[in-house]
Parts: sequence; C-alpha cells; structure tokens
Amino acid sequence: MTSTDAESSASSAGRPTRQRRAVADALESFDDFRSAQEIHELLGRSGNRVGLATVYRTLQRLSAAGEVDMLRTEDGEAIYRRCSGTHHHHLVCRSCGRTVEVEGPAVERWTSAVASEHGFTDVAHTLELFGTCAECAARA
Amino acid sequence: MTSTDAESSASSAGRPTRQRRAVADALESFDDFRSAQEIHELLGRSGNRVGLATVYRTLQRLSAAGEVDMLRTEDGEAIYRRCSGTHHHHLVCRSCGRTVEVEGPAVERWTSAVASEHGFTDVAHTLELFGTCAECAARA
DNA sequence: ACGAGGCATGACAACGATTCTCAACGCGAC
DNA sequence: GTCGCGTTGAGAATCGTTGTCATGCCTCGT
Repeated sequence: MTSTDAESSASSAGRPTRQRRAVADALESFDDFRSAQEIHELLGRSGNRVGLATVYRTLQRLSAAGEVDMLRTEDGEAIYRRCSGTHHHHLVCRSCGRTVEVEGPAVERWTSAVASEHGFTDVAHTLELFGTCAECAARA
Repeated sequence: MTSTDAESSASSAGRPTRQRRAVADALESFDDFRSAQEIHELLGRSGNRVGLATVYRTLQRLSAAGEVDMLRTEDGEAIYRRCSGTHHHHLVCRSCGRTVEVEGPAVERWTSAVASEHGFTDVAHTLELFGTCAECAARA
C-alpha cells in the first residue's frame, strides 16, 4: 500500500506491527465507546487475530499517547474510542444511550483554576452528563 | 421500642443491624475516600468483625440511598466517603488520597445549559478531579 | 413472652476485567 | 542472512467484586 508519511510520526508509538495497525483500524470502524474485550472480539471476527493482552497493551499505549479516549463505565469497565483530537465530554441519554459530544472551555478553565487554587498539579478530570433526551422524554 | 423515631425512618434502609451500624460508624471516622476493602479491614482492626460481602452490600445500599458518595479511581476501583449533603465535587490526590470538596456554580450552570441545548432533561452529572497535591508533588 | 417468617450475614466459591510471565516471533539494522 | 531487541500470545495469576447458601437475628403476630 502507498502509505503516507503520517507513519513516520509513529516514532514515539513504537514499532508498527500488524497487530497495532489492526487495533487502530478497528478503532476507526465505530463511533461509540467499546471495551477492550469487544475490540478483541471484533478483530477476531474480521480475521485479524490479535491476542487479548496485545489489545490491552495497545489501547493503553494509544490512550497514554492521547490518541484514544478512555473512560470507565459506572461498573468500572474501561472503554475506548478513537480521539477526535479536541478535548470533550459526553452527554448520554440514560434511556436510549444516545451520546452527544460536548465541549466546555469554561469547565476546563474552572478545573485548572480550582486545582491550582488548592495546590494540586498534574490534574485530570472526568465529567459525564446523564439525562433523558427529548425523544425518550416524549415517549415516557 | 424505646428508641428514637429516627430509626423509624430507616424503613427504606432495611433492617438496622450491628454490621450496618458499624459500617456507618466507620464512614464517620475518616474524611477521605476509602475502598470497600479498606473499610472492611478498618472494621476488623477495631473489633467490629463484618463480612466483606456485607461491607460491599452495605456500601452499595448507602450509595444508592445517596447517603455516601461513591466514585471510581482512575484504575476502576470503587471508593466511598460519607456524603455532606450539599452538591459538590471532589479534588482527589491520586497519591495520598487527600480529598478537597469543591463547588462550581459555573459548572452546574454549564451542564444545565448544555443539556437543554441538546434537548436533554432531568440531567445529572459526575465530575471528579484527580491530581497530585502539593505535598506529594514536593515529596516526589 | 414465644415462635414463625424472612431479611441479613458470612465464609467461600465464582466471576470478569486486567495484568503478568516468558518463550517464541518478526522487524529493522548491519 | 542473521543478530538483537521490541513485540506477541496463551494461559496463569491477580484483584476487586458479586453470587451461593446454610445459618443467624430482627420484627411481627399472637
């Protein structure tokens, strides 16, 4: 395949292997969050057999590199999604699961401000919104 | 019964038992977030032997009743803390566990605004900040 | 007070997600 | 080609959490 030079920027991403490419491709094939196990199964079904441990390792690597979003479900399971690049949060309908990406520069600023105000550094934050979307509200 | 009628309000909290009281007391003895296992060990050391499963069950019950805050660490472990009643969020040191309660009226407003903007109603949100407190940063 | 019915408990097994282990493998360099 | 080292994979190990089920303790009716 005629590759772009985008791959040369993978220098910090370690060695480009079939498995890593497969995981990256899989991440392109869906828009919602999936668990490592789901991605592993997805790969298996598409003929790209990749070890589960490798899927975990690759997702961790991508997550650490900021190339994928990783968050946790309410029961603690880690789920992943390709990263749109911009920092955002999610507004999820608790009834139908519909998800809307939202951005809140004000919130980002607030978190940094609050954190430094209390002497905290290296701050990360999780912010998820759960509600009932218009359709579900109308149906109820 | 010669007890106060405060207990009669426990009708929705199930049967008041030694174990549940012990867990509730334990929750009063610290200000930061602790895992179920830590609370279980704490109880054991103080002479109040309570089964681990019971600790989990009791914490779940209290959490569902809104009497304790439950959140998850970055590695997915559930941690608990008695709830102050007012709406607030947490700034947690990922190294020593120190917790600061923070309020963000601006954030609350932002969440409502974003939610209604997308037609969502009955919106709840989770927002937690994880960072390294000044002391831990200095020690590192 | 007494006994019955049922929720609660506890010891331990089971479970599921994630991480570890380590020998085999493959990619790039020389 | 072949050497070296990062990478992989299969399964075991780990760890938090939940399920099982026999026994225990409240609460209520009598």
